[in-house]
Amino acid sequence: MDEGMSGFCMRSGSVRGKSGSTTSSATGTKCGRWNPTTEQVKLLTELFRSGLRTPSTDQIQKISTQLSFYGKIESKNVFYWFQNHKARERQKRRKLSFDDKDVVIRRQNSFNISSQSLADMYRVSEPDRVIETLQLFPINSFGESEAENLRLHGNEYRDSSRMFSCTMDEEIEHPPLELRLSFL
Amino acid sequence: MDEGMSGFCMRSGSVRGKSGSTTSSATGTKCGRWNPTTEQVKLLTELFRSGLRTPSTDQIQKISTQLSFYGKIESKNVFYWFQNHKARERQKRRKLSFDDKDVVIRRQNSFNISSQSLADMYRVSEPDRVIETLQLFPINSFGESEAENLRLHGNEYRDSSRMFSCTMDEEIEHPPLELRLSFL
DNA sequence: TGCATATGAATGAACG
DNA sequence: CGTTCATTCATATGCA
Repeated sequence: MDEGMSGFCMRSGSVRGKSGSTTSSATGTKCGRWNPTTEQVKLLTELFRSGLRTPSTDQIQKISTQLSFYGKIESKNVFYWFQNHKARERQKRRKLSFDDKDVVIRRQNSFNISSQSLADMYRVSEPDRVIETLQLFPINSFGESEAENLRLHGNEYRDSSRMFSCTMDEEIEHPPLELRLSFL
Repeated sequence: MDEGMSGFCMRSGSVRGKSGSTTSSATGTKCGRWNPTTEQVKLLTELFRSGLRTPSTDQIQKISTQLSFYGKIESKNVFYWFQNHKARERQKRRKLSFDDKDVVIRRQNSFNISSQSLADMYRVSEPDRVIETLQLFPINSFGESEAENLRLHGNEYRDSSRMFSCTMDEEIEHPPLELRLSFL
């Protein structure tokens, strides 16, 4: 399919069981995917925590350039990182909600304890406004981060039963980083 | 891990129990989103490489019908495939492919992509002619060969050079396909 | 050593 | 059409 990408991670055509690929030949084709350094991750995380969710092309460029100081990195890595990070946060949240519902539905256990401890990890501190130094970002690119999914999908094709996306900013507990993100 | 319960088989009509278990049948049928077989991808890619970018409804229909030979597929899948493939090829150029390694030097003129190609990128004019050509492609045994010929008939010619991507380049090396695009 | 999990990468689907 | 979302695939990593 797409010729793109650095190496050649064949995305097996599946069908006939995707089992095919797995294991065995760890030979030759090594996809050598980007492996972020701790500094890079810290920076990216900080940016994310600060409210950046969908960096613009320019921002991606700049971030990438900056991060390249800490190690090899490409713009697409930054792009994917934010894409994944955002998606997974959403996913986790959804999963949690689901779990709650699941518990209720199954009535398995009359009280849902775990939700508390888990909620702790993702504790919603508050609308935690972005760090000062980040204000250099173009305002418009921030817009969506706050109220991004209030949309409802009602489509001709796929009627996805996405459930409630009663989201909003929930911030991961912010560690006292010394990072200054002013380079952007 | 993720339970596969997320995929719903919402095909108009019957809805199987969501239990699904996502087991792929012999034909690789799987509830949820379309998962193209390698043959399907090969054909689609070949068509794309041949210059087809925005197939008409008719063409989509035909392509879909043909591809259904290799596995479950719907017209919309073909439609989406072309849209995505086209969009991503561009996106790759415009966003993810910048390599910030040693491209510190921004020569404005030297590497300036011809305004020509840029104009092409944003051109929204007439649909591809290639389709016509492909349609008329006879069911000869000659088959595959170089689709370069076809390209000549098409107008979509904007295979501009890569920007700064150095590390992650691949080539549209046309594999010895035995594809027959004749069905169109 | 083998599985479980985290995450980079890719892509089908869909929105605006 | 450009973007964004959701899901999946593949691999690196951690753990028992």
